[in-house]
Amino acid sequence: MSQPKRYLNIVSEMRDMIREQNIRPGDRIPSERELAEKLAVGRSTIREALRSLELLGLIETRRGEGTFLTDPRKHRLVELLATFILQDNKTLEDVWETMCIHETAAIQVICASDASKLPVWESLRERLDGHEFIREDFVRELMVLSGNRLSLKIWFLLKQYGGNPYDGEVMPEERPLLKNILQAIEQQDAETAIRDFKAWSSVLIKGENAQWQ
Amino acid sequence: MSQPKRYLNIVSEMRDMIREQNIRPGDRIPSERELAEKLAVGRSTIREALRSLELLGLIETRRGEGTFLTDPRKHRLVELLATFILQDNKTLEDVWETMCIHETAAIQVICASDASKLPVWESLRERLDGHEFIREDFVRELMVLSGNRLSLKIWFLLKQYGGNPYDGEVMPEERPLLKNILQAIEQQDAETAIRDFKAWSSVLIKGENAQWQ
DNA sequence: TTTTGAAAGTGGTCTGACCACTAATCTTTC
DNA sequence: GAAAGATTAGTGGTCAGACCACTTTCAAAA
Repeated sequence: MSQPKRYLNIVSEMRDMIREQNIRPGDRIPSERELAEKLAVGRSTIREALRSLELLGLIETRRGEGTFLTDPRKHRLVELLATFILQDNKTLEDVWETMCIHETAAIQVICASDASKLPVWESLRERLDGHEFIREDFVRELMVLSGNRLSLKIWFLLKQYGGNPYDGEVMPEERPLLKNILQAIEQQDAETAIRDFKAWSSVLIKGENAQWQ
Repeated sequence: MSQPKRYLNIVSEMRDMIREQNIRPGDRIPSERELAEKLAVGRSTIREALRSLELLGLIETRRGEGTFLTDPRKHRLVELLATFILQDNKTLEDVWETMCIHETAAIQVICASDASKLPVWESLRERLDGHEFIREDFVRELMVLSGNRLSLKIWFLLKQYGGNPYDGEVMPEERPLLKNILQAIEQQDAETAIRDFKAWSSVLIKGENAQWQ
């Protein structure tokens, strides 16, 4: 390509502009006509760049109002990545195993960090005893507290695709196991926490929890 | 939105057209002017749809020649989202940490399986002594041998996004560490293998390997 | 036969013009 | 003065036409 595509430059320049001017999600970005003048290109070129970003879910356009930056949590990352990562007939085992990889890594990180001393564990214990405590909340809390947002995103994606093994409420029979996990985390005993966690999740994954449901 | 976006319809209609006419990767699709006439819309509308598909890597346009369907395996969604989502340093750390999560999990699985007895380790050791052995080959071999294709795929994508920490050749100084890892794997000593692996990779990630390069 | 170059066709870009819609402003009315 | 309505400016959505840069094709010239 002797001359690089103009609209690709626009995409990069807009990314820089968003960063420099500290435009936050939900904020309005300059109008197409303004951008065209500022970047010294035709409006149609601006539009080609914008439509690409819109299809990616990075921006949102509203006729009569303007163009807005999308909340990063609403990006189509999940759906689009899914079409790439999970395009082949992936066995569910791989999905679950990969989820487990991220979950145990999260526990490992938490046990090795100050997060193990947070009061959140005590409150989790209390919520556990209450009714209507969803299994997924427990695991998600672990993923969030590990502090790795990317890992969390991947975990969400896998959960969405692979069918959520943590669907449903925590049954009374599960509580002792979960409390053991919490205790081990507070004691920064990663080995025990992971062992108990795997024991709990493997029952859920193998569907041996019919008795609980 | 009272009226749905036109260019989104174009995207769907083109997908249908591609399927109906059995257009395969590498084939040429009708010109912009033809599409505009056939779908009864302006050429600029066609272009907005095409640019979206091009940015996703679904089609490839060559000035003077035409527009062509691309190999599905060459999609570039990943790099794009990366430039928007993974801009700050924190996320870059997350990428490396997440890569490490998958790598150590791979070692763990290998040590616990029959893969630890494969002759591939001996051949790896030999290639290690030869010249021009790329670091990435070593890690990729681990990922492949773990047998989790999904984890492997995620690892590939992360490597692509976050800048490859395993770029470059293995330096003579690194060989003892790598051989230790191999030996530990063959002895199914996951703990030692992971510890040595983390020692090796952390040096690479922190850029403390300037001495080696 | 080989070479050349003109022509046709393609994507790349710009301009200007409408349309549909929204939100702010102004005007009218009570 | 306040509320309701009408106006207006600004926005994205779309179209038509015009060039440009480039590639391929093919007929004319050597």
